[in-house]
Amino acid sequence: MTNGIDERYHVRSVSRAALILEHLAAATDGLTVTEVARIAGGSKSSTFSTLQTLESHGLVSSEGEGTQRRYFLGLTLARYGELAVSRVSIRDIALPELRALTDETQMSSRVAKPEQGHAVIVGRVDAPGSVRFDLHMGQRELPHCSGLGKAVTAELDDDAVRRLLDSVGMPARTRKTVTDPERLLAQLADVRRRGYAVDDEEDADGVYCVGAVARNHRGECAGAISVTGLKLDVTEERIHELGELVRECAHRISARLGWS
Amino acid sequence: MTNGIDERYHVRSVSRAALILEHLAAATDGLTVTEVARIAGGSKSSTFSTLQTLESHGLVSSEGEGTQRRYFLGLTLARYGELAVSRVSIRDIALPELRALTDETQMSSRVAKPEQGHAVIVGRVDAPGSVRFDLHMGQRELPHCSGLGKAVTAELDDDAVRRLLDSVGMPARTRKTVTDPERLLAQLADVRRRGYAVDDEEDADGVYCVGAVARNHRGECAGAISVTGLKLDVTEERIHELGELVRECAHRISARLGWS
DNA sequence: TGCGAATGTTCTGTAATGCCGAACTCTATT
DNA sequence: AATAGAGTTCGGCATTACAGAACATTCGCA
Repeated sequence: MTNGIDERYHVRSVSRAALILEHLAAATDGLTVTEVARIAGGSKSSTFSTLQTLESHGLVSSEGEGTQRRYFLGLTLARYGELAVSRVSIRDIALPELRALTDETQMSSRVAKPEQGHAVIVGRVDAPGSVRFDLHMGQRELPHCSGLGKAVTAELDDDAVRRLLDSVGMPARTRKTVTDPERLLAQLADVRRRGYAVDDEEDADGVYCVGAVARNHRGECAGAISVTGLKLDVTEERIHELGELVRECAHRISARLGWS
Repeated sequence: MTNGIDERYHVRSVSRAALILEHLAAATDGLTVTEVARIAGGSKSSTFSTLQTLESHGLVSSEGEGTQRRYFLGLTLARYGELAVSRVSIRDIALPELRALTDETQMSSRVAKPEQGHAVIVGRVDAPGSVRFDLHMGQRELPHCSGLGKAVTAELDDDAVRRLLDSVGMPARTRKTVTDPERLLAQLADVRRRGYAVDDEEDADGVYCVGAVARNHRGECAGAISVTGLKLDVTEERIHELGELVRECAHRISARLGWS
């Protein structure tokens, strides 16, 4: 979990608590105190104290008394999550446009907001009857192998991209994932020229994705949108067509955000 | 924020971090470091460290560099919130039933889960065109003045109710709010007999609400549902009718949860 | 029914660290 | 240009979060 934030001014207990939340998020069936202590590191007793503290604030909840008590993410997080998402203005503006885009393309669409270099999903429209791609609210898209990620990353200059890739790495998600920084930089130059980014089975096998950025009144990147579908459904000539559709949709969103 | 959790095993830094999140949730337009320090208590420097830590985990986000930098709830909370809500099984079972209930009554309906004595909202169906009541996901309903809260509280025995009221208080939200513990206990006895709870403008002026609990396969309270509408729309004879509707709907949900 | 293993909970000393206050840098405004 | 106020950095001391062990409970198995 290394990102651009200075390590000097971290408060350890809080960082540990955040890690515990992250592990609880990964565990669908909850965790016991001992499991949390083992997975997140730290002693049983301090883990216990941290969990108690988090629970008293509703950030975690527990079920079962006595032995075998299991901890889960608490429902206060639902409230915070709603508030966090509702604050993102691009979401409300993008969703109607995305519904139209999904109607036209029959592909699932997403809107993301840049946060610390990553694209974080803040809204989605699923194509009816389509395969469910596991793209969830709040999910962080990788900068080097997703339509949303590439679109956002293309906003940075080459040096900033190199630094970003350095800190987050370029894990190979499929055989087609670009793992060479220089080759990705060349792709990003294309993205800037064309106005849209392509993920051709680079994040998941058989999945195709096109993304483009939307801009606010100051011309800054306010977020990105994308459509995702099966590679099977995307013919050769459809690729360019899709790119144009997504770019134009992003343009409409930009216009509504005050960009000319 | 005093609840049943032992104060001895709290880790202070984590508690402070949780408080900061709570204050950020209350501030719609974000807060600066100095504002957070002032409101949440503590020095500027330690508040700064805590915010940095939370930001590095995506639990808060900040906008604006240099002076006047503002902090908000981070989007990681959106992901956690979705996960926390999706784990609540009563939600998925209740939502279809609530849609039917809202269709029939033309009132907004809610489903909540009990957590530490409070009813926490985990799902909602808004009546089309109705006034928007500010009942949000993750919101904690008060035990003494809301349909959901009363329904859940009626599950406890009188002593437990007294202890709960003692720790959370009975704030008067309207002129009709019940602030006398003994009178509330009498009401709760009615709730147990009738099978539904009524909030007659006790939480907000002009707002009427009826709630009932649903039970799991062991007969325990798995959650509660409610319908909410304007007092104006609820005629005298409709009251009993509504109660029956809500109770029957809760029964259907209980049946689907394995209760006989 | 009773034993044992594993779990959650409590306790205590100590090393670490989180907290404060003060100094510093930077920006915006007068 | 000066000042006021913001965010950021630094150093030292008191606090406290941590680990480990002891205790209390529960559950499974014979």
